[in-house]
Amino acid sequence: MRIASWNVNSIKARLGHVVEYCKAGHTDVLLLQELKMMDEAFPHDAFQEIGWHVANHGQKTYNGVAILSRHPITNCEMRLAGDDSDEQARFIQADIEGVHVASLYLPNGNPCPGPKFDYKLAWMDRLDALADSLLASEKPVVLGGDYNVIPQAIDCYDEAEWLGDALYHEESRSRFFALLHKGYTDAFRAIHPEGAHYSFWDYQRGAWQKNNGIRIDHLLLSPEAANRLTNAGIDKGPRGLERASDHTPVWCDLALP
DNA sequence: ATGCCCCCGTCCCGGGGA
Repeated sequence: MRIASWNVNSIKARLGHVVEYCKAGHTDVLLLQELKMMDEAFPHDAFQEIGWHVANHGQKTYNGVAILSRHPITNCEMRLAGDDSDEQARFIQADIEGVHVASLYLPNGNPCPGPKFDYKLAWMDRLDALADSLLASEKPVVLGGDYNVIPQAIDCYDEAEWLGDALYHEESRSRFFALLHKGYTDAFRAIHPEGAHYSFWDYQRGAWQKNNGIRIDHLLLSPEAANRLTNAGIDKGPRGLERASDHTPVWCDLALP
């Protein structure tokens, strides 16, 4: 089973790309972020027509996450526990074919320091607590999404550009690595130890043409999922399309149990 | 230099993204 994650930067602007991606057979499950659309407006018909299942959690203008799947989606839950006052649609989780999958859109956190950075770190602490409880479940778990974290210097084109930025801040990276240290596997890094592979290229300054990118979209696997990991990659194709998202899909393959 | 590009809303600017 292939599971991919893609920050589409508006599902309205990217609907054609996303439907084509599903139809083309590139993946079995597609985790989406930055829908920028209220649930009532979600284009369910477009996915029903191609036989895909959808679970979505959106809000007006900002954020918004979804799980698309060619297999049925069960036990769906929105919201990340730990802060009942958090109204931002950044998290959805469900079970698909015995695998627990989550689509998450971690806060950007800039400017840092500041309240947005504090929110990012608090959000990561809430994710850490969820990661603990999911580990205890001993189920295969895939926590996928836009983490807005550059894990290492090899995950960006030019480290100097990111020093002091919330995406590369020690407080952000240490929380990301805490997830790895407790037993989660960065699927892409496990298959590709070398650097200079990116999942985001800024619209500005010809970043895509110059390959001035960063790797901030990740699929973290629990041990039960990592045991089934056979391959992982970044699909750069969609970034080169007309009216592309600034992110491109990252994916991993899990063998049948 | 907080801009350069892109998306949203009720909309020809400002906020947010990363």
